[in-house]
Amino acid sequence: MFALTSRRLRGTARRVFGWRQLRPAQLSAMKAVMKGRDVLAVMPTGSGKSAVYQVPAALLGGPVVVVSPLIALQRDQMRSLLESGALRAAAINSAQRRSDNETAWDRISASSVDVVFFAPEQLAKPEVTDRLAAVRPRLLVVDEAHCVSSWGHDFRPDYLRLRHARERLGNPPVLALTANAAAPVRRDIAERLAMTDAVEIVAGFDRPNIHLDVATFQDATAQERFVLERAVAEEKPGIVYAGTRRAADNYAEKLNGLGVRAASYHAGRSAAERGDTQDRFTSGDLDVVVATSAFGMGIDKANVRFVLHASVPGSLDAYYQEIGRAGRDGAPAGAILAYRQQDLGLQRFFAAGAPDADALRRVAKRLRGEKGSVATARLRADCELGATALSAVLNLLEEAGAVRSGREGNRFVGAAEAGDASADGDVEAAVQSALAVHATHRKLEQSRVDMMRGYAETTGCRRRFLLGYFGEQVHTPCGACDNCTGTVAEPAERPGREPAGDAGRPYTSVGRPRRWTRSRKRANSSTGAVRAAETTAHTAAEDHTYLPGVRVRHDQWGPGEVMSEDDGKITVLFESVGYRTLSLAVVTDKQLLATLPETTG
DNA sequence: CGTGAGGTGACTAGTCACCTCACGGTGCACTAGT
Repeated sequence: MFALTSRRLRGTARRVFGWRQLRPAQLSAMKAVMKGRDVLAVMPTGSGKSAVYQVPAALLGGPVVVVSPLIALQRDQMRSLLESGALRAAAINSAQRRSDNETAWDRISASSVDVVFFAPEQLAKPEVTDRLAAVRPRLLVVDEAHCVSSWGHDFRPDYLRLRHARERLGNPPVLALTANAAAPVRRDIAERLAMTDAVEIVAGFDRPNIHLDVATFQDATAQERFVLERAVAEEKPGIVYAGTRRAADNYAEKLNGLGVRAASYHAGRSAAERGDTQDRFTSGDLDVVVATSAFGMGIDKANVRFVLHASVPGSLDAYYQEIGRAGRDGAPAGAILAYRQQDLGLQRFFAAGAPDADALRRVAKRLRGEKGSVATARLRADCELGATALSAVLNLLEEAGAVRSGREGNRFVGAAEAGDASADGDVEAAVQSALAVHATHRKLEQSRVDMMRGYAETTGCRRRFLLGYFGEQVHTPCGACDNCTGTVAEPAERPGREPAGDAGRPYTSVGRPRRWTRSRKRANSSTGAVRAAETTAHTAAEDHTYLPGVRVRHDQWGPGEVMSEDDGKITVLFESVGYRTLSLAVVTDKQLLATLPETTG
């Protein structure tokens, strides 16, 4: 039966799309999709993520709903589907004329569309999901699924409400796709989308052709000079990432003065300017784009030779995402970070936002005063909140267990533990729990900044640090970072031990156990990761007590999970406080961590 | 949290030291006005 599915998928890929073969990770993901399973696929860019839903879309006999974060991205995908003629696609969004949206709806209702694109904000509207539910979508695809975790908590809260949309669509299976998601991000995605018993497919994270470099500065002027010099000297084309719009404009101007064809790209530029810059970069008209984090998603340019960070980003997730835009052609490329400790301040500031306590209180009060449910539109009007602000508030109240959202609307359920059972007491208890939930998110965000700092300041192999963060263990130095190649004072080398049968690879990695899925075996068997844990001696964790994946408990910080081991230190992701790096010697000596039995499901 | 713009006072005619304050990243959808 499996063989039959594989043959069908391969046949469709060849016949409909003209793809002569499918990669193992693609095929396993597609097979799981065809079986109606929830699937979380983490696959590098350029490995054909879109194919994972496109091939099934040709076979499922009903529309596939694709959630995509940017309208521009949706357009690109529509265009390429249109050009190939393989699938019938449509999109509904605010950038189209109303009449175009209606035409698209007509086609959807007439079952003459295979793939429909939406932003999460569209799916937050009941009128949209009701209309869509009538045609019984077969699959809900969440593209760039890391956005669920990175944007959903504050910036685009409707990402966290997609599971309600899923429910209203009749609970179709979910396929979450991303190029890059560390353990807490994967967990967040699975939880937020209410994925059950998900098949997780994680292809390897490493991009061995990208050389990792960090240059450290005390002085802002020296840092700027370095950025300009490197941007001039490096082989083109390249991307420079700046921390602010102003810095991006400033660098672009100075690079132009130095004879580099450069332009800046950020959200302060008009849509026309941004489109123009992107086109010129893609076509080779520009050597360098100097950008904020706005630039990159949907940029499919294979020959980017360097990604230079003029200022440190806020997390290794973001950093990895951004440097991943270099060297997609497989040829050597550079990831250079111009690091100054003070720059972390900006990222700490970004990670420090506080929720609107007053809005929380208004919404909690309104819901507490109602016996049944209150529709979201009604709530918006009564509490005088915009759609985004209300989504953010509802997310927090829901996560705090005080509010439940469903088909009929939103209902107050919480504050069961409130000592004071009065309405005011209930509302206040709900607000306080919601604020506590938010504080936990903040701590995680801040600890992600700390991990970024750890990368910038490590004296060990940077690739080991980076991949360890994503749950891949690297046992030998990579030989392709500044610390390994000795361009920095002390290359912290220690003898690596090559595991048997893997001499061809510069390192080995192990898929980390994932406790929120029971399909671990299947998932791991299809990863690019190499199983080597049993055969490879661990230099620091000789007793194997604190290997990555082990569940632990700290007296003060509560439960957590070991993420990585490096140089006599372990990094643990605690549920309440985020990442913490601890000295293994101290942990052992003071018995700081109790190990817990692993939980599944 | 860190930075830069702009103001103030000191002490002498324009420069310096110091202080306060505002600002800083991602996009969707929707509305009002040309």
